[in-house]
Amino acid sequence: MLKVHQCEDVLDRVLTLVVMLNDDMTQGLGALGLTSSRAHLLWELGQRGPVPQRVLAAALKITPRAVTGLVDALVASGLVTREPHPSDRRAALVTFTATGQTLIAQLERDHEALASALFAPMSRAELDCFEQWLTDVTARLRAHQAVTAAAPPD
Amino acid sequence: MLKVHQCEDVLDRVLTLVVMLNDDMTQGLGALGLTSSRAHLLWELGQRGPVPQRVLAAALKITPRAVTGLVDALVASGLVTREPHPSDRRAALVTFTATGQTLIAQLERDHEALASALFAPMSRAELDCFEQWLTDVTARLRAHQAVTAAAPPD
DNA sequence: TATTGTTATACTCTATAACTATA
DNA sequence: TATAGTTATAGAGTATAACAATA
Repeated sequence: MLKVHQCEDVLDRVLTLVVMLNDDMTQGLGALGLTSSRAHLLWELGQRGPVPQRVLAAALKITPRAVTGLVDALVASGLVTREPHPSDRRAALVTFTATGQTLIAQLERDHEALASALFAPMSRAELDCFEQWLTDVTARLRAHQAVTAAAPPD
Repeated sequence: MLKVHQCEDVLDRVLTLVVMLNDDMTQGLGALGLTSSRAHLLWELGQRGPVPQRVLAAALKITPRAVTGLVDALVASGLVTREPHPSDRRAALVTFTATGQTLIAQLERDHEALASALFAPMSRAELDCFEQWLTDVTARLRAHQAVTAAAPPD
């Protein structure tokens, strides 16, 4: 059992890394003329192909109204279009333009490059150790959330 | 050397954990009636004691104007006050109220509780392994940032 | 009646620029 | 002249609520 201050040190180091990672990714997206939210939408679209906006709302965990705003901005940038849904005239299929295709391919290359830069040098032993840590911490975080949700704070 | 897809899997698992961690913290703050930005300001204030707003702007890496807005909101909530600076009549010292003191103490307890829940069960060996991983990845991220900043994307 | 996406409105966070009061 | 903090203005992201068109 680690002491509380040791645990807090670890948490703070993790949060520092999270901030660095976020800054790095945000800066990379900014160089491509994208905000985080718009890039996230494009990413989900890249995973799914043309989909109606409600699918993106669910994937991004935002309201349909917020999706409208993001898609409007991406249409204005020429990255996606709203195409008619073949069987549901209420819905629009958000679809990449050629420019959008090029950009999502770049995003995927950047994602690979970042992942490789960070993790390719890991040894098999390090990977095993880290994956164990990740599994343990994820499980503990889930348990912690269950506890705090059940016991309302004072 | 790990393969690219293995690296991407690790990155995605890390990012999933980051999202979970962020959701947990955001939810905890919401239960206390705080947004992330306001809580971050209170946290920095708790580390420093009464300080002028420019110190908070530097700590939070936001503009002085943005600090004005956050402090306005915290004053309206009765958590801080603007007190006159003893030697510089241009500046205001942002200072906790009694309510604010109580709240920052709660934030500190929550921080400890989260840190302990996540990391207290780690063994000495796991801690050593994880700290090595953290050091390595942080260094690689710094190197990666230096490279991408030097070579502008196509 | 339920669903898809919109218009209308509002709040939070952030930024730049111009300005006041003070140093 | 420089600094601390403000007003003014703007943009991005998000939310709820009311509504249109369609299912």
